[in-house]
Amino acid sequence: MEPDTFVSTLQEWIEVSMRSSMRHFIRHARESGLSMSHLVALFHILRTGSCGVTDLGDHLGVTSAASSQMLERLVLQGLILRTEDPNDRRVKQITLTDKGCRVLEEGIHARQGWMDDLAQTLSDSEKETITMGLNILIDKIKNLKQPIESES
Amino acid sequence: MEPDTFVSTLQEWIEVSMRSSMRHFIRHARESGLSMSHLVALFHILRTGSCGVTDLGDHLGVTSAASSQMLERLVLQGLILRTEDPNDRRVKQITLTDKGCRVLEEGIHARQGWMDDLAQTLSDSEKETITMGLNILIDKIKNLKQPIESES
DNA sequence: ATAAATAGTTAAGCGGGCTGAATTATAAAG
DNA sequence: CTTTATAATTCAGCCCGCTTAACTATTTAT
Repeated sequence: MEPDTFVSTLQEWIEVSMRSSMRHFIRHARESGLSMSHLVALFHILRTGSCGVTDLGDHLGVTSAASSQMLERLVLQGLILRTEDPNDRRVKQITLTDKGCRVLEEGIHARQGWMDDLAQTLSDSEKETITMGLNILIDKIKNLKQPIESES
Repeated sequence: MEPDTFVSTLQEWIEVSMRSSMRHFIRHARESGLSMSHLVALFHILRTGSCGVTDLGDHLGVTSAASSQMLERLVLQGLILRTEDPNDRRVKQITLTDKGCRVLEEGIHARQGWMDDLAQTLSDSEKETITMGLNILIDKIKNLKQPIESES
């Protein structure tokens, strides 16, 4: 198979699917009164379960001062909890509140709507072909990401 | 096929691929001194070829004043051109300069790196399966998007 | 020809988000 | 015990992006 065909198809799909996802997601964010930075932060907290202030700042590419200030706003909005780490009382453990979880779930759901619509236009055999292909991709990308994550 | 399997697989793929794309893309944006809004705007101009100030604002979900101000900065940075529409002298035609095109291409290229890495871990038959599936998706999503675009 | 609608710009004001520097509290190293 | 390093916070100051409102220029409708 032509070396370019695969990558360019993948690229086109990413472009078009990201556009769909982002549009709905951004709209939901605006309605919730959250900025993109807030959402990226909340997702990072969701994924890690719990993280420190400086960790989060590093992940977002900002100073710990900026991270601290943003977290303060998120605490005021009742989206996260900031508790002391009993092992090292210098660090704060950042976790999502129930409200924070709910907001994120709504965001994910908003992003999912067009996928349901898309699913309805597909036959079972088409779905099977696509699912098979995507599972390969998901599997491979996870193996690909390990070395990258540890490097950063 | 289970109704949920397809959508949840699709959802997982979108989540993981968006994360990869966004990470590289955002890093490139910061290095170029462009904000997300700038990039979204530039991509919209690239896609439409040429658009008006208010159009762009509507697409971004902001007022025409905000759009105008942002475009002013992009003009100062030499990324776009703002010329008068000869058919209706009230409207301005916004187009990308060569520099603007170049910056976007670099952004796309930054986003594409991990796809090349991914491609190298796949056999030809896997690539074929995936390409087939993605092409179905791309085809269907394009048909799906027409009514949504016209509705907004 | 006049009135109304439309496209874009400008200015004032608000809040977000960032940085660097100073501060406090805790932990680790000498 | 003292020094040094680390985690988080606070503050001042800056720029960005947004809104509303006022304004100019052009087009369309009556």
